[in-house]
Amino acid sequence: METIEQVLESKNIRVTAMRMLIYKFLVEKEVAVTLSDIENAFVKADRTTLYRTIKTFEEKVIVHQIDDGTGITKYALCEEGCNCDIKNDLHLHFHCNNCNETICLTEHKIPQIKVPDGFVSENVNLVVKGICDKCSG
Amino acid sequence: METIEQVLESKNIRVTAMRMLIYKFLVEKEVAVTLSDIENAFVKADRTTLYRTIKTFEEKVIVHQIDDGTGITKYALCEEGCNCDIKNDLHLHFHCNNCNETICLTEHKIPQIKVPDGFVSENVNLVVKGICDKCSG
DNA sequence: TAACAAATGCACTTCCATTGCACTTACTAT
DNA sequence: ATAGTAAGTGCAATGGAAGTGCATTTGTTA
Repeated sequence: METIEQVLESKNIRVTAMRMLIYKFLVEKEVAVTLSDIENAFVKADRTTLYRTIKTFEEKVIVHQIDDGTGITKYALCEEGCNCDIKNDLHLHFHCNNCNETICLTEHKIPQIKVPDGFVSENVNLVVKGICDKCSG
Repeated sequence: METIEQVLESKNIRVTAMRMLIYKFLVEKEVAVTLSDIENAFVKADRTTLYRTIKTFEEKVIVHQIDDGTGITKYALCEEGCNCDIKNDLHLHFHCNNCNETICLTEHKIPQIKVPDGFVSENVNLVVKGICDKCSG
């Protein structure tokens, strides 16, 4: 089991207290979070720091951005060996219309989508909306 | 060939000069447009009017909203007999990373997506990103 | 044509995303 | 160890898009 420090270092991210806390927060959360979620969890920290931290994590492919159609971008941890930036290796996301939470369905790969001649598909964003397991139970 | 008036009337939308112009604009554009696009095309009209007009069109299922991941909602005309509000009848959208335009691929239906047990799929947002036919040529 | 309903225009407000700059903290090379 | 540099953090402010309240105008109907 890697420590948080090791995770950050292996991705060439400088280790700071703030970054470790935010990483820990993301690990504990099982759903995608908004910047506001992080803000509420760390009221003592500045919004900008949180914003830039998440941007750094994004660049270094520790988290990926999710656009679930709520208009607010969310973030979630990448899986081990996640290739968020490589086409056709993206998983889909599920957005619950009831609890408003968004989760990664990492085991569900996106099917190949055919596009017309002349179009080149580079990547695919797929969000399924409905009722999640917790809300439908 | 229906006139614009007839189209609007058939959808129970009051015919006004502004609405006819905006409808005409949407017909002529072959890609999804943002509110700003409409704004730039009708500088003399007020933003609110354009905003509410498009909202009216949306309610009456003349246009549908597209979330292509740019963060700005776009709008495009619905096809004849479009069932934008009915699940599983949605077409997919293609967003060009080069020219930044988004088009409807109406003939391409979204494949059935399997979700885990306990999850209920209500609808699906699928955006393919890449290079469009104009830009790849 | 009077009366009512809907459409339009103006002025705000809110919310999220983003940036500039000053200050502080952490790494690096002597 | 320590000075110097690069990166991280905090504060303040900006910008863009979305949305709302209210007064005015336009259109429909009795």
